[in-house]
Amino acid sequence: MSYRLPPLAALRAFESEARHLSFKKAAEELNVTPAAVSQQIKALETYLGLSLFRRLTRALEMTAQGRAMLPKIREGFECLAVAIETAAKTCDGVLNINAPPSFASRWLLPRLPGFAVAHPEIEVRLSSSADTVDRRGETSVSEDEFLDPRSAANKVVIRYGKGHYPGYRVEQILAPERIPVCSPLLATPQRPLAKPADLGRHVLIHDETIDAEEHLSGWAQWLSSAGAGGIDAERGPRFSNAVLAVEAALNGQGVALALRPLVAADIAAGRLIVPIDFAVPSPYAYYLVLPEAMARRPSVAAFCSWLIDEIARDDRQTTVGAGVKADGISRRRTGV
Amino acid sequence: MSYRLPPLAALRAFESEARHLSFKKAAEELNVTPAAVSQQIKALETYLGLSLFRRLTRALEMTAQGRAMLPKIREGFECLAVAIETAAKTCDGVLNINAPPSFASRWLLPRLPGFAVAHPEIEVRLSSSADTVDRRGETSVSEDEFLDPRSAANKVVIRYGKGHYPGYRVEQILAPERIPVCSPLLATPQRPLAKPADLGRHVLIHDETIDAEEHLSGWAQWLSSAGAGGIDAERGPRFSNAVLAVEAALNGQGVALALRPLVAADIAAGRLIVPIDFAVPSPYAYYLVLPEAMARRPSVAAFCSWLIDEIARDDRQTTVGAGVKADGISRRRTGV
DNA sequence: AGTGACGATTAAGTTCTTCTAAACCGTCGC
DNA sequence: GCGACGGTTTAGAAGAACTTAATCGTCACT
Repeated sequence: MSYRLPPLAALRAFESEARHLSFKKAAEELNVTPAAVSQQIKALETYLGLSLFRRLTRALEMTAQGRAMLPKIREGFECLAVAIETAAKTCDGVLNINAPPSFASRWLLPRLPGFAVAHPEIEVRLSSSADTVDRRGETSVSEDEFLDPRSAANKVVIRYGKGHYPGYRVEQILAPERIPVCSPLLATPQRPLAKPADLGRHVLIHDETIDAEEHLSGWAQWLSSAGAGGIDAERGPRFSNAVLAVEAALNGQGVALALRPLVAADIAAGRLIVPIDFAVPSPYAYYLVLPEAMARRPSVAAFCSWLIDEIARDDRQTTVGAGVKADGISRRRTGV
Repeated sequence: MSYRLPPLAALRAFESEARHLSFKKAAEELNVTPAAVSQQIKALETYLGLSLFRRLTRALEMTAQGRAMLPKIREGFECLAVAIETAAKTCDGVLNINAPPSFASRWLLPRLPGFAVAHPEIEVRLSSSADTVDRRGETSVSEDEFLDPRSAANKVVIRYGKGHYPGYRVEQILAPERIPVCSPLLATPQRPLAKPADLGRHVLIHDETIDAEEHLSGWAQWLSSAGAGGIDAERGPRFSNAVLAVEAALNGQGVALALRPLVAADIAAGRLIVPIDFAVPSPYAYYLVLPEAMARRPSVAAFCSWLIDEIARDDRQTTVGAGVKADGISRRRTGV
């Protein structure tokens, strides 16, 4: 049947070009350079043995042949798009979300009711899988059984890593900083906690999720950035999970290094404080990962835009935090 | 509109696979390895976020989603194929053929009436352009103004070269040998012409078309292959065109080195003889070159199959020639 | 059961297509 | 005339696709 198809990429270029009657605009739409479009069109003309555009000085003009084939090409692409839509549509209704436990419980879960109110028609199923950075921080998400195509459903995953998930649509949603947090009761006149050096006399709580993936442990990094060189960064209790580390801090068991967005609510509520306002950026970030074709499903699109809005709202509130960070840097200087 | 299309190559693989329900057979149809198909399908499944085939042990089974999208995909490809057809159809009726002068006049022209009889509805226009080997024997045919897409017409060109014409459909039609030919009156008892060494006392006619493109001139090559080392290969008249060289030979002006198919008729008619039956293969061949989309136009297809049939008929007649060639090799041994 | 055949998959390496960058060309407007 | 603009061309770089070869899992045959 279709064992002899035209060069499809070139047809796509042709269609775009025909709409704009401009190589430059078509190139923009296709996210390539005009040179690339020019070559595609030329290849198509060679394939057909006839010219599709008459190159005038300022504008382009389609030839009769070009005009003749355009409608069927549009129809063809339309069919293909519909086909994709058809397949994806079979699994609408519920929305499966998978996220690392820390993000799920400390960030997403508290906000989900808001989404449910905005979209009562969508049934959300939230799951969380191991709270690890993707292996080496850059591998694909393909061994991720949650995204396994065999389970046909609308699905979205949130991952903490370097954002390299080939074949999927990837959107960075948070580039978190790490800040020290502890119970407001931890610091006492006897054991103050105001400058990095003070940490030497406090318990450091470790989150092994972060530590495992880097040459330098989280506290070692923070301490060296903060200029507190003399402190043993490795002592203290270790937890295999960020949630546990934060909870230990809430309990007054020491000072934990936490991703700011995951503890923002606790800080606002006064359950946690930031004893030393110095932040180090995390080498990883949170990414929203989903199959390309899912991006246009209504429930998925709704969730994605809701999520992005929520993040934006957070950012607006944390704009204060930017000032805090600058402050932190000056403290660092005095602290050294 | 179509700014977000699925991976089209993968869709094509899917369509083929769905028809055969086998990676192996689909791979054969697409002229790739099963591994390639497997990867394409997997990419499509990742894109969609759902699986298209259930991999059973011996057979494949389509999933509901796969079955759902198949008809529209077929329809889409069908549309695209029709679009191509539509454009190509605008220039039906006449058939433009372009060939090197030597091939056009000595091989094609005498046979064209046969084609006209078989296809009276097709109006043929034959032209010939410079009788040169394509630059360096391997460049593209794109600077060939005859194939320029700007002239919208059914067109086919025949070229003598190495068969490298990217973007076009290429079919080798003749891989000619070069043989010495001369007038039957040339050899006399005083100046015999039976073994390679005898050529030392005869005029060598040169065709510069061939010579220009090779490190060794045609006669130099032939003489060294035939084992006649002591003869000056460069003396004698030179012609810029194979037709002129052959005509000089017909006139009894000397011995020319000619492509066998171009002089076969003259030999059969006794106007030329092959004094020494030793042939060397030409490093180039005749190729039929045409735009991919033209291959399915009725008039073009008719001409191509007629041409191929004619060649095949020649070959059958020249099967005698193969024996002659073996004979030539034995003569070579005696000749040295 | 064990073994071999077969088809599908995976990983790694290579090839080849496709894109970009940078120069060029021709036309228009100033 | 000169610069701006859009399209084309070229070589080279980046990336995608394919191939090879090894592996897996199931079936058929002994």
